[in-house]
Amino acid sequence: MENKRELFQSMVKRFGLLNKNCCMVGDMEISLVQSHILYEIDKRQTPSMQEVADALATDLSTFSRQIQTLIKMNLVTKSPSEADKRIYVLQLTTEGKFAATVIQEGIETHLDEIFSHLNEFEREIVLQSMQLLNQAMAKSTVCCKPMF
Amino acid sequence: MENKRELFQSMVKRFGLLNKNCCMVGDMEISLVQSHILYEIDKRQTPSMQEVADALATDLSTFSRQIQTLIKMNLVTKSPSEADKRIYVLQLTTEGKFAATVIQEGIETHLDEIFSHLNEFEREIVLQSMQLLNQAMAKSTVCCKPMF
DNA sequence: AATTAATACTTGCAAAAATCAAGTTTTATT
DNA sequence: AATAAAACTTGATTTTTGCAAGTATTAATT
Repeated sequence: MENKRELFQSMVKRFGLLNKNCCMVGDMEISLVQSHILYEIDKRQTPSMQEVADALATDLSTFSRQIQTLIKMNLVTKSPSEADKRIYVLQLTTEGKFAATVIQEGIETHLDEIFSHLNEFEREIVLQSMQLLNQAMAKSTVCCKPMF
Repeated sequence: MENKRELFQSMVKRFGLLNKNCCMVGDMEISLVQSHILYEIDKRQTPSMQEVADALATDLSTFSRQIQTLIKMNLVTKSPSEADKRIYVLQLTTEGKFAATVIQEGIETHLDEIFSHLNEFEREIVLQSMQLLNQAMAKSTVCCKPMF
């Protein structure tokens, strides 16, 4: 098999489907993008809007509105930065942190299930390979300029 | 590193970015979804609408309109099936086939560039790993029901 | 110190995409 | 024959997205 694109595409599609309907937390419906935003905020310590928008490669205007709805949902807070008044700093609420955790656990469970179809050796090698691949992508000139 | 989700997510995001602005063929702007449709039609022999819509996990009504614009762009033809008159059969026009090829080559070039940051051994192992992973996903119960 | 330029963000508008419900035509089932 | 199901289309609505323009604040330039 020499068709890399095919490999990538079906993997990406499958991961997307896995993510798709993952995001019911209690009685709250959380969309795919929203789950990504929660994830990125959780990963960082009080990031700015820009920071997260960049990480997600989303237009800031789009992101601004997405944050607005997350605030309405009581999952995120946005407070003006002390140091620089242009900047707003994002944080998860308790509810938001909870949601992020539930989603994270759900996805990890799914991924574990997938990896359970591999033996110990394969599992190891696949994980290492993905890291290698990510590093290679990070080095690439054609790939992913707007990423950290 | 034990965070599989992180690995997947950044890989998926990067591949998405790579795909994103890949799709100028001559003076024709081809969107990401459109390139996926061309790809799926190209891969199959005269598929039905359903077949491709399923492969892309898209709603048939959305897909119907997408095909309409591809027909207007002269990239795809849609002809009624002989066997079953409910079914329409899709095919790439010469222009569509050309576009699909150009896009495919562009993406393969990008992927090759990425893989060039790995040595021969790593390259081999990464490709094999991706195949393993795809197979594991295909076996999974949680992943990807609508995929063949 | 004053202007100019740049950064961080919001809002309006318009285009693209997705979803839901209803309708048509043809084939399968009972 | 009658009913149900499948494959598709269209209409109406909503969601998502991106661009352009605007505001407020900070940094750079002269």
